[in-house]
Amino acid sequence: MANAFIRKLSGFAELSGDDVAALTKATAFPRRVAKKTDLIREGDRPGPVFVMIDGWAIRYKVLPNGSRQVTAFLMPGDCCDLHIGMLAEMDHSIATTVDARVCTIGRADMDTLLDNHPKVARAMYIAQLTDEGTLRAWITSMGRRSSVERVAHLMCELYLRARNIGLVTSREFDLPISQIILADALGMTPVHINRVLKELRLAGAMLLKRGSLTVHDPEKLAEIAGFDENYLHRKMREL
Amino acid sequence: MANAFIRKLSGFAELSGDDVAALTKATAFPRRVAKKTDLIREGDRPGPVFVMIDGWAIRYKVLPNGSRQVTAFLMPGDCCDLHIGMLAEMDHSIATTVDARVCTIGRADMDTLLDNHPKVARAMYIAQLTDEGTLRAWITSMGRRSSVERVAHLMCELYLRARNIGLVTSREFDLPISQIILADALGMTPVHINRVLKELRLAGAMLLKRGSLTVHDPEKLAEIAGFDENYLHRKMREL
DNA sequence: CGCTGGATTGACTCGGATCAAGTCGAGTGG
DNA sequence: CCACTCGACTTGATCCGAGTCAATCCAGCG
Repeated sequence: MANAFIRKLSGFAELSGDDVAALTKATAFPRRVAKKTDLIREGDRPGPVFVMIDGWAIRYKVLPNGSRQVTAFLMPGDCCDLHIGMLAEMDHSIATTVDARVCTIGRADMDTLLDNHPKVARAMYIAQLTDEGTLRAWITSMGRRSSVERVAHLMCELYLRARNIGLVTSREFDLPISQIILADALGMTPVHINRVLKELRLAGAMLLKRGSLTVHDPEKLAEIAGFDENYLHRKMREL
Repeated sequence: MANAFIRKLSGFAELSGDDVAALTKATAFPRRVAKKTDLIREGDRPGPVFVMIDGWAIRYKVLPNGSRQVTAFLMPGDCCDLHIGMLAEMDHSIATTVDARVCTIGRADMDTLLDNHPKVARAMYIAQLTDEGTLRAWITSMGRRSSVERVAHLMCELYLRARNIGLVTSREFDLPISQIILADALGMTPVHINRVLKELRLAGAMLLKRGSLTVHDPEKLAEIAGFDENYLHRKMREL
């Protein structure tokens, strides 16, 4: 069975057996990383591209006053920016939230991969545009949605992304994200996140318990969120 | 005198005379666009890449309930995503805020440019990573900064970006952005934006009047904002 | 078995939204 | 050249969603 990275890219372009073989080779030797470990820190000089094979991570920034803002969730299959190596230094940090397995792909290998496998390159570029669309959707949530809508919107997104790579079984999937992280992601306090989760639970929409999310009523959740999945770019462009 | 696009890219990589000539050729024939005109709309199928030569534009999304969120300001020299053409449809709209001049670069021309001018390609990729860093800084502002800090932070960013392409004269530059747009950008109401601008004015930090911004005291403004310019990636990577 | 980090709930406060009433200024047409 | 208009800006009064503070509970784990 292909790993999450390959499953994800397959959703963005039709990969040949050869493409899949090259990707399998590039991600053959993941390393283990303990939970709450920084994969890279703000100010570091970027190294190779890395890919989450297993487990979750967050991108985050820390402000002078010590507060933290999470700007993205990386689930299995997600990777950092393709051209990260061109930067002099990182403008944010990335840390695992659980024990994880991560692959690194060196600059040279990545170039070879992109040059020899146009379908793979295409899929990766679409993945990157999707990440950018996700950032814009995030800003939209922060600026113009109420706290309930905001939480519901994020949960909708994570649910769909997890489903797209086959992580959801009977409306449930692993979501190793504490309420504290959620608060730092949505610009709220842990206390208020807790109340909102209770509200969504009582509405019969979803249930987040330690380490996993169950979406009892996807339609209701999407309606509460005002969710439009267009920014996830699952629709293919006919060439 | 080189146009804003070339001035901006020169800040990200050392372009040769040949590189500049190719860019000049590619952006030789801008077209005029009236103010408040959509350059592209959410749901549209993307066309060629386009570049702002003169004038300002905003990226924005509109929610089901009619409210609007601005997710980026495009100033002269800025462009849309390089790989926009791979998407089946746009996930946001882009509109001018003033009369502007805009260039389009067709897919084939763009490919030629990127293949034959690695320095240009490098500069464009760094520009794109900077745009992404800007989105993350934006999220951080929305989530974890007070309204005064938020406004100050945005003004700092715009001031620096404008200065980097030579638009600032004696701490002043054209900023054709209404308080309403500002409100939609920062997730606030126009009323509150107005009060915050007054506060920053009385603090002697800056003055925003119809169409232009004067930063009387850049240090003070940066201090209020808790501004760190690292995400604008002006520092070059020694190869 | 106690320690620690996360989850939960209640009481109180406050930043920014909302509502409402102007004012100002750039066009536009008579 | 002046009156009219419309969009943007300004200011005050009031309200409410979410933050803050403070206990308490709970589960996993060394």
